[in-house]
Amino acid sequence: MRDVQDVFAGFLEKRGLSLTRQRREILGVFLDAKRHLTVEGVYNIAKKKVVRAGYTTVFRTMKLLREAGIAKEVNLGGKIVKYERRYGHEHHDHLVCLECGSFVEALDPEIEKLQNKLCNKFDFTPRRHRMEIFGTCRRCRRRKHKP
Amino acid sequence: MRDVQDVFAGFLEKRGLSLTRQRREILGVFLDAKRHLTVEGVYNIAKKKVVRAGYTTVFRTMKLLREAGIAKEVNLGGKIVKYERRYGHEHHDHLVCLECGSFVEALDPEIEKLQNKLCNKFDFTPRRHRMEIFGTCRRCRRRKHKP
DNA sequence: CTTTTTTTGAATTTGAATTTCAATTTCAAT
DNA sequence: ATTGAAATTGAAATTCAAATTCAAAAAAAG
Repeated sequence: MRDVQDVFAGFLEKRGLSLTRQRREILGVFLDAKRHLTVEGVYNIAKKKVVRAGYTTVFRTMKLLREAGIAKEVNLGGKIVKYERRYGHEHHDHLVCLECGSFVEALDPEIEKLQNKLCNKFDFTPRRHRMEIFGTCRRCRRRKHKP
Repeated sequence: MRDVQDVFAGFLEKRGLSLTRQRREILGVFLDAKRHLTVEGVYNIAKKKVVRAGYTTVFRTMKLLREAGIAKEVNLGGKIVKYERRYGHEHHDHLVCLECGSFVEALDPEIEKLQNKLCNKFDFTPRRHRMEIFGTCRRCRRRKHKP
C-alpha cells in the first residue's frame, strides 16, 4: 500500500524524525505479514533483510507505528504484545479459537450501536473498545467430533 | 459469603490440598476488597493480618482461586494482572475511564444475544468473552468542562 | 513420638519490555 | 570535501512482575 508509507513519512516529519531505511524496512515487514506479529516476530524477519534492523530498532519502530495509527496492539490471550494493521483496516472484533489459536475478524453494526446506547445509559463517553469472543472454531469442533 | 469458603474448601479437597489459615485469610482479603486487586495488592493487606501470608503464598493462592472459579483475571489497560470476584458475581462488561481509571460493570442482554448470533454466523462455538469500552466517565468529563 | 507429606516464604530465576549509551549515520553549514 | 551538531542505531544493561526453587516449618499419618 503506497499511502501507508506516506502516512508514516508524514507522521515522522511532524515529529522531526526521518524515514530511514530501517524504518521503511520494518514497516514493510509489518505490512507484508498476514497475521498478527510480535516484536520478536517482526525482528526475526527484519534481521534477514538487506538493511538489517536490530531488536531495539524494531521495538522503537513498532511504537512509532502505533503512535502513527498504523499499528495497533492486540492481546488475544497470552501476555505477549502483538500488533495488527490499523491503517486502512476498519475496527473489528475477534473470535478467537481456544484450541488452535486462529481467529476471525468480525464486525456487527448492531452490536456497535448497542454499545453506544449502553454508554449513554452510564453517561460515559466512549473512545474505543475491545471485544473478543473465545471459543472453538468450526474446524476444531469437527476435528473433535470425527477424529 | 459463607458458601464461597465452602466452594474453595471443596475445590482444595478434590485436589488433595487443605484449607490452611493463610489460604483462608487470603480468600477473606480478596472477598472483602471492593475493587479489583493485583497480587501485590492482596499481599499488602494479607501481610498485616494475624496469620501473615508471604508474597509467594498469595501468588499461589490467587492461582488456586482462579482455578476454583472464584477469582477471575482482568486486564483493563496496563500489563499487571488484576483479579475480580467471579463466584456469585455475574458476567459483565467494563466501561473503563481513561482519565481516572475508574470503571463500571455493565451488562446488556441484547448485546449478549447479538454476540451469540455473530458466533453462529461464523460457525463458532463461544465459551467466554470479554468486552471493554474505554472512554471518559461522567465525572471526568465535567471536571474538564468546568475546571 | 517419629516419620512422611504438605505448606510456606525468602531468595532466585525467568522473560518480555524498556532504557542506556557509545558508536554510527545523516545532513546542514562552511 | 570537511566539520560538527543532531538523529539514529543496536548491543548491553536494567526493570519489574511472574514463576520457580528449595530449605525450614507445620501438619498429618503411622
